[in-house]
Amino acid sequence: MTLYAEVILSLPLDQSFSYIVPESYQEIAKIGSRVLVPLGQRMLTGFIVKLKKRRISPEFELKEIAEVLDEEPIFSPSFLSFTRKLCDYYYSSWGELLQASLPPSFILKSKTRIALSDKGRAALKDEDLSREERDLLGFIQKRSYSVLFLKRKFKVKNLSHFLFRLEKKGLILVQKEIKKARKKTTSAVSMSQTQLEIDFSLDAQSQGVADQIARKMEKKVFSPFFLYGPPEKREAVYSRLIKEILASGSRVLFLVPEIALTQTLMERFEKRLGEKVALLHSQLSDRKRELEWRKIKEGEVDVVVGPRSALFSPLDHLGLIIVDEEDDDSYYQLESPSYDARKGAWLRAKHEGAAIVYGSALPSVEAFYRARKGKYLFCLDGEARKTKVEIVDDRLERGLISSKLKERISERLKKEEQILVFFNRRGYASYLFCSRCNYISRCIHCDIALTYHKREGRLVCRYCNYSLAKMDRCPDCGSRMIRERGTGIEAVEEELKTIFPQGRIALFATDLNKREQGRILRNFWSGKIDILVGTQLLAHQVELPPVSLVAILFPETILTLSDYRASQKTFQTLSRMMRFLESDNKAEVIIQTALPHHFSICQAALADYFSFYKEELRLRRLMNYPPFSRMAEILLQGENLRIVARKSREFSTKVKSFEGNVEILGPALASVSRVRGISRVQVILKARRKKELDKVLRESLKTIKLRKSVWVYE
DNA sequence: AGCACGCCGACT
DNA sequence: GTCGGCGTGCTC
Repeated sequence: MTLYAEVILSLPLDQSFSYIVPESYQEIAKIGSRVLVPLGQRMLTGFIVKLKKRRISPEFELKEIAEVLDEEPIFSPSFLSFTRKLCDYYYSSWGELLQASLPPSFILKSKTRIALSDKGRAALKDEDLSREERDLLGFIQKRSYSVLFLKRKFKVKNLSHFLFRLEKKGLILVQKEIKKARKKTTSAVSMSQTQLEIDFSLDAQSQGVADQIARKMEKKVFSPFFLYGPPEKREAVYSRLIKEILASGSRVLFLVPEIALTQTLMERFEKRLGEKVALLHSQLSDRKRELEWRKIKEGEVDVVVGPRSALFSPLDHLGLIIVDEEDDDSYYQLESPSYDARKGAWLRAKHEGAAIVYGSALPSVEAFYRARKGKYLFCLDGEARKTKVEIVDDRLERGLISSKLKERISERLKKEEQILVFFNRRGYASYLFCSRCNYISRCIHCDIALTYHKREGRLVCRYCNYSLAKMDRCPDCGSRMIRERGTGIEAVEEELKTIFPQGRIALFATDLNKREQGRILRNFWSGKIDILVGTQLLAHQVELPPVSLVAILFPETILTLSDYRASQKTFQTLSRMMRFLESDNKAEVIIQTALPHHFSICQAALADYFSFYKEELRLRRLMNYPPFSRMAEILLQGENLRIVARKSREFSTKVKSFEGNVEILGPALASVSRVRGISRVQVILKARRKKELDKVLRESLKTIKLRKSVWVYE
């Protein structure tokens, strides 16, 4: 009897392909196994998601599976259904996500190699060939090359056509070869003893919360929890829960934000949890990643710690998923296949009957709202800390550094105390312009003005890194009246150096490479720097020595973003910056802003999350933003703006043709309308429920043949 | 996504 | 007349 397999491939398509399972593979072809299948001219790695005795699509001749690559399925049924759901939710391609969840070496593809034929060798000697032909044939004399390589080497347009003709003439050989599958090794399992010596003293409240969660966890059914409280308290509860879960024979997935995965954190985990922990991070080599993947798959690991991608660890018997610092935006993967790991963790926990615990001291408004409504919010009170914060109204000041701030800085310098200064715009000036003809230097690839970086003496595009040497004369009218506009962090540094020539001042920004960044941080730790000036990047660093003065300049730059979460981001960023303050009661924060009365700034200054939450929620409700609605942001991209514009109008017409309560904003040019030569048009959809959004969006997306990305906010 | 097919302008 | 550009559509 013939067996048919439904195979998912890593293509940006929302469909599976059917193949015949050859007799010889019928025993080992299983749901969740990798297979090698022919598709068109190519050979691709796919994943079996269904096996059938009856064929379903009789219109055409089916091909056979070329090879089954796994002896045992690589994906469990629950993993398949969880990822399927996740992709549905975020309009991502399932195949791409499945592929992305595996170490790169697990994906085999046919590679077409081009070699010289005997006839070609002869032709090279005497026959007259075109210059292109001679170049190419000469090049492949010694060895064969892949098409991709040749494409890069020879700038011949439409190389495949060119090669096709050469093949027809018999001058070249087109060889299809597949990178051989790795030997299916079942690594020797070296079980190490669990070295769990976690013993955190829990206070009565944390103890109570931990007990409640633990009791629910015992039932081994899906249950959500949100821990609202300071990091130390959360950590103590986590440890207690991890201990319980491991004792019951289940496993733990611990998600952390991308940036928080520093050496210190890893060391702490390693020390505490012993060798049965897999620590994943984005800088792992392919080889190392494969090793860790296998270790987890073999069941050698009880706890997996990692950033959003760790969500896809092949962990069995999952009893608990922790998502710490829930508010961090790095959980949302914006590049395709896009998904939000926070939602993903929820779905995975649901599919595995596991508990999920979110934790944060500054929860996202959406999550906090849901946790309260769903009655799974647990509060761990922090010590009430009275921080001295002063908001300086910048509109009454002249110059970058207010007189009050100057005063405070010089006091601290006298006492030889350290100071952190945050400012959120890179470079020296936002742009340069000619005051005679108003010419502005813009990027040739992107629709944006170039930022002036004084150190390098260059104008740089922050989207594509295109750069120009700074000019002395206006390229347009030739005048020397080039002026700067818009303050950048280098200007802040410069001004500080002028005011405090005796201070040791350093700049911390993305322009510096990792080594320089490391050096500056070390110098700050060792006290060789008095004033450290940094952007958000610095605020995201997990550890800095506590200082007695934190100065935050113009946090309102975030508020001007056209994003419904701008207030939340401002509040979070300010709170993060403030946490570097010493607990000493002489320590203080100065916020210098032109919006001194904005609630996100005021509430951050008061460290009053709840008041911020209430106000933000009120505004979200008024404006019908999440969590009161579901939003989808669709970005349409293409080389030709005319086409993108036309298609986006078609798209919006299609959306409007549906009956229902879907609100549409746009199409409109994206805030940066061109990046790397690609034009971008944006459409935003809002609906009360995700289902309403889905109905409209799924159908409308199908009709648009254009590069598109969809982001979902709920 | 890749890759083939097919229809138009500019050149041996 | 061919070549080679690119737009369109399909891949089990």
